[in-house]
Amino acid sequence: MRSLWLMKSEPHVYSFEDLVADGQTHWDGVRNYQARNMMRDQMKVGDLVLYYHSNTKPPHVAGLARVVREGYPDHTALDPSSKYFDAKATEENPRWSMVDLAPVAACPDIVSLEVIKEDPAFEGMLLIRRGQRLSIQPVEEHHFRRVLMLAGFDVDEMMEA
DNA sequence: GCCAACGTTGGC
DNA sequence: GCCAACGTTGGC
Repeated sequence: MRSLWLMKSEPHVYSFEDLVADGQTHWDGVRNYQARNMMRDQMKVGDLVLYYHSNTKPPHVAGLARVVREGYPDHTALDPSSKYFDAKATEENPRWSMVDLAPVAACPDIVSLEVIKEDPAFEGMLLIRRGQRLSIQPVEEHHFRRVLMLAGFDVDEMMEA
């Protein structure tokens, strides 16, 4: 059973366009246990991901991506020269995990946070829950499909991707 | 730049 | 185990 996700990235750090240019990336630098646990334990190859641009105007879903490698150690935690270095991480217990992502398609139309907030169909979505800051979130299928629809995708075609 | 909401750290 | 202090997220 495939799961559906939303992952946040600040576009000035790493945008969906960057992902398209790179073809694939490892989602390093996550230093939150809840988010780590989802990558380590739940995300599977083939899971679809809404790629969300945070800290930009307006905040928005920019594209659709796919998990292409399941959870494995985030090596940046062991690298003293990395800004994600964690002194408590070791080879035996790397502490942090990451997955690999590849782009599926850029949204024909971006879907802004404002639109999501104003649409009653998104009631209950984690993204718009007060105080919710997780950079990786599970997304219910009806919410996921509606984002794809608002983005101008052929929903069924994308869900097959 | 502000600040609310959280998560983490570390002294006790 | 408590909780104050501090750091981060991320919309506004």
